[in-house]
Amino acid sequence: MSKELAKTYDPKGIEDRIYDKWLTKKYFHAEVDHSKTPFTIVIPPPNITGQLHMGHALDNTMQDILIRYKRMQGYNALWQPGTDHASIATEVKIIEKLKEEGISKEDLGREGFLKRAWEWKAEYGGRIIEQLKKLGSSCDWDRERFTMDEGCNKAVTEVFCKMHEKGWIYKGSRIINWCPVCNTSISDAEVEYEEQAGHFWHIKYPLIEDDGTVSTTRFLEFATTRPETMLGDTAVAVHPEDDRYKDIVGKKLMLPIINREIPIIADAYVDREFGTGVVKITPAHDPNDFEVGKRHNLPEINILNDDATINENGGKFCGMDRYAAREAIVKELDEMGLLVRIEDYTHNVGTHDRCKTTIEPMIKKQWFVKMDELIKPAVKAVKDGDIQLIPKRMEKTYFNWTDNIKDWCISRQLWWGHRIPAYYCDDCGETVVAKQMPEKCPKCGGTHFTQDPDTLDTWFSSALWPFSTLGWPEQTEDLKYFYPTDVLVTGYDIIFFWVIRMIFSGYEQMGERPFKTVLFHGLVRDSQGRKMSKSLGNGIDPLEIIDQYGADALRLTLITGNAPGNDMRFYYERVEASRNFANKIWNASRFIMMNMPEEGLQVTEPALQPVDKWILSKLNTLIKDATENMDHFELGIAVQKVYDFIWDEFCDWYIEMVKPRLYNTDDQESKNAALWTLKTVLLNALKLLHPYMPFITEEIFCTLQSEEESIMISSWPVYQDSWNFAKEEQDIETIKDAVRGVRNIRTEMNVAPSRKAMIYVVSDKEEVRRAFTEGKLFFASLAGASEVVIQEDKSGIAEDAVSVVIHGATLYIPFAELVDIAQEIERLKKEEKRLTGELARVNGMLSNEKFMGKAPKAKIDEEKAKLEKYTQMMDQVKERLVQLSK
RNA sequence: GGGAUCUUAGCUCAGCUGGGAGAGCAUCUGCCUUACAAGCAGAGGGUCACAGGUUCGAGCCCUGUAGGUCCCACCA
Repeated sequence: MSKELAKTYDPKGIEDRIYDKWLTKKYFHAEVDHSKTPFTIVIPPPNITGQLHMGHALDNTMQDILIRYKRMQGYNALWQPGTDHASIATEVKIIEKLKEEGISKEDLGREGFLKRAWEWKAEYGGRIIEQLKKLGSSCDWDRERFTMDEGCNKAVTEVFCKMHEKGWIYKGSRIINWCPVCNTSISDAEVEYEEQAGHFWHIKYPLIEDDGTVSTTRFLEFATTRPETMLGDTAVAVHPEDDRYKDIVGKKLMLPIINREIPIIADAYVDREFGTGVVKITPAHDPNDFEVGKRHNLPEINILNDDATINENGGKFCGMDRYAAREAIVKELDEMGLLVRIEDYTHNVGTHDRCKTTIEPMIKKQWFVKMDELIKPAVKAVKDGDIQLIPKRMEKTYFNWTDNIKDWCISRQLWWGHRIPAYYCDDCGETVVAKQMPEKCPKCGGTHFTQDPDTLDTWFSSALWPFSTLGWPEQTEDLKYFYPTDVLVTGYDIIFFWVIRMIFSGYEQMGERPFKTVLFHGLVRDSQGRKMSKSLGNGIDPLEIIDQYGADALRLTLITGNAPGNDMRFYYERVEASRNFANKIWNASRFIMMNMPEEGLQVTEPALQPVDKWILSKLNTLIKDATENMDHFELGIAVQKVYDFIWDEFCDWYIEMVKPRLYNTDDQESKNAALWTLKTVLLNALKLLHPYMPFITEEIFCTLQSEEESIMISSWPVYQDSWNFAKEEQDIETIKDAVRGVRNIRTEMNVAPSRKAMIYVVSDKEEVRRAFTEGKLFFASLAGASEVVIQEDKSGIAEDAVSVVIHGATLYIPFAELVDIAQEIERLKKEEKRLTGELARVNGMLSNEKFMGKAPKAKIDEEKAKLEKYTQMMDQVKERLVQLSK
C-alpha cells in the first residue's frame, strides 16, 4: 500500500502506462462467445487525412463510455474501429503535396498516383488512430479496418453488382453538380449554398415577327444572375396563365449574339410575380431548366468545358473563362442595346463544400442509385421505432430528407476510391457490370474491355460499414453474432450523408437494421459559440488539452452538462473544473490509503454505524439512478450525479464525519468499519466513474487493491436491498441540517471555526435523541462543539443561548460573550416568516378540494408530511420566541 | 419559402415521463482545520424571453409574439 502518493494528480505518464497495460492484457478485444450477449458499436471511421479535433474527441468519448459501461455489465462489448479513405478529401491533399513537388496527378498517371496515395495512407493514415488511443478509446484494434481494404472492396463490388442487376443502380444523363476545380461531379449533399453579392442583369431578346423578321420594337425582357448561360439558351418560358404573354406563346425569339431562334414556351414552373414573369431556359446548365427542357423536348446545349471555360458551342467566346465570358457577353448585349439595366442582387450560390468553388450544373453521364424503393424500409424503421433516434427531434430532420429524396449520384471523376465495376467492350461499346473484368462481350464476343474510369462516392462504402467491417459479404461468425450493432454515435451533421445511407443499406443488404439506436451529439464550438475551423484559427487541439490536463479531464468536460444533440461551447475554465475533480478523487483516495493499516483490512463486513449505512444507502441510490440514466443515454446527467456524490456526499460529508473515528485508536472496531465503508464506497464510485474517467479510476482502483487486475474488467455496481437504509438516511440528514444550522450561525456571528462551543440538542423525541447520541462524535467535530449535551427539555440551558431550529429538535449554543438577544430574535423572526410562507403554501394545497380530489395520493401524503414538519418547527420557533421575549 | 431548435443566476449550461428552481465558473465573507488552497465553510444573485390557454398544479404541455442559432429548398 503506497502512502507516498503525490499531493496533486498528474496524469502524465500514468495514462500511457495504463493504456499500454490494457492493450497488453487485450481487454479491448472481443471474440464471438455465445455464452455472452454482444454489444456492438462501429466507429464512425475518421478520414485518413484527419487529425483529431474536438468533434472526434466528443464522439469517441461517448462511444467509449457506452462500451466500457456495457463491458463492465458483462456484455461481450465490441467497439469496431477503422478509417475512411475519404476519396475527395484525400485526393485533394495528395494533389496539393504533388504540387509542392511540381508535379500534377496527370504527370503520374493513374497507377502512379494511386501508388503515391497508398504511400501517403501508410504514412499518415494511422495518425488519427494513435490520437484516439490518447483519448483512452477502448476499440478492438485487432479488428481495425479501412474502407478500401480487401474486404470492404469486396463488399462494395458486391453491392454495386447486386443493385445494378436489380435495376437500382443505373447510368444516366442527368444534370449534376460539377466542381470545375476538383474536376468531378459531386452529390447534392456536398453542395453548400453561400450568400454572395452579385448582380441581376435585365436583358431583352427580340421577337421574331410572323413574317420571319427580327423585330426592332418588340422584345421580351427578363433578368438573370448568370448571363453567360445565354449561350446555351434553347427557350424562354412564361406562365401558361399569364395574360401578358398569352398571345406570344409559341412564337419565337432571336437569341442575340448566337443568332439562334428559340421558342417561347409556357410552363407552370415560372413564377408570374417574380420580375417580369419571364425566364430564359438553359437546360444544360440549370437543374430547373433541365426539367422544363425535358417537358418541352428542348435541345440541351452544353456550353462549358470541364474546367468551366466556354466550349465550342459558345462561338467566339470559346476558350474564355466563365466569368470573363460573362463580362464580355454583358458588354456586347449592352452595345446591342439589349441590356436594360443592372441591379445589385444578393443570392445564394452553390459551392463545393470541400474547396468552396462555385459549382456549375452540367449534364453528364453518371451512375445513380435509384432511391424511391430503397428508402422505404429506412422510413418505416424509424417510423415504427425499429431504429430509435436520440434525441427524438432528429426524426424530423431525417424524414425531411427521406420525403424529398432524389436519386443519388455515386460516380466521381476521381482516382482515389473504389473503381466502378463497369466495363465497356472496346469493339461494340457494350456495358458489362461484373465483379471482374469480363472475358467475352455478351453482345459481340469481343475480348477487350475498358473499365469505367470513375470511382464511387466515399459514402457508398461507408454506407456498408456496419456489416462490411464484420466480414460481409462472407457470412462470418462475427457477422452473425455482432450484427446488428447496438448504438451508432455520431453528429447530427451527417444524418444525410451517412446515417440514412447506412440504414437503407442495412435493410437492403442484410435484411435487418444496422443499429438499434442512433445517439446524436452536437458540435463543439469555441467559447464564443463559433464553429471551430481552420480558417478562423479558433480550433482547440484536444491533444494539447490532454497533454495539459489529462484525457480524463477532457472527457469529463465534453460530457458534463451537455444534452444529446445539443452544441456546446468549450472553455478552459471547464477543463480546469474537471481537472480539479480528478484531483479531488485523487486526494480522497490518498487520504483513505494513508489511513489503511499495513496489514490490510479485515474482509468481512464489520458492524456498521449509522453514518456508514447512510453513505452506503446514498451510494445505493446513486447506483440505481446513474445506471438508469446511462441506459437512457443520459450520459451528462449520470456523470453529474456521480460527481455530486463523490464531491459533496462522500468527500465533504462522509470523510469529515468519519475522521474522528479514524484518529481514535481506542476503538479499532469502529475504525475498521469506517475504513471498510470508505473503501467500499470509493471502489463503487470509481466503477461508476470509470467509463467517463478511465485512467484515474484505474490507477486508484489498482493501487487500493493490488490484488485486482483492472477496473475495466470489474463488474458494474448493482443496486442491492441490503444497502437500503431509509431510517439511517433520514437520521443523518437531520444531523446534517443541524451542522449546517450551527455553521450558519457561527459565520453570521463571526465566531471563528476554531473556537469550540458547548451545544445542547433538545428534543422530546426519543429517536431524534438517539440519532444524535449515535452521531455525537462526528456531530461535535463538524459543528465545532466542545461538548454535546443531548436532553429532553431545555433545563439548565442559559436563556440567552443562540438557537437553531431543525425538524424534531432545537439546538442551543451558549456563546457566552456574544449574547445579543435582539439579534437572536431577529433571526428567529426571519425563520418564522419563512415557515409561515411554507405553511401557507402547504395549507393552501391541502385545503384545495380540487387538489385533494385529483392529485395522486403519494403527492398528498408528501404534502401532509411537510405540513407536520413545518408545524412542528413553527412551534419550536414560537416557543423560543416566547422564551426570549420574557 | 419550409422546418428544427434555443431564450432559466453576471457567464456557460443542466433540469428525465408537469408536483416546492440546480451545477460549474465568476462575486462577497471567513478559514494555510495533519486528503486536497486545483481546497474547506458560509453568503448574495433567477416574476425560468413575452402574451394567452390547458391543468388542482406549468421552466416543462398547447397557441401566438419577439429575438438568436441551425438545417432543408432555392425564384430565374
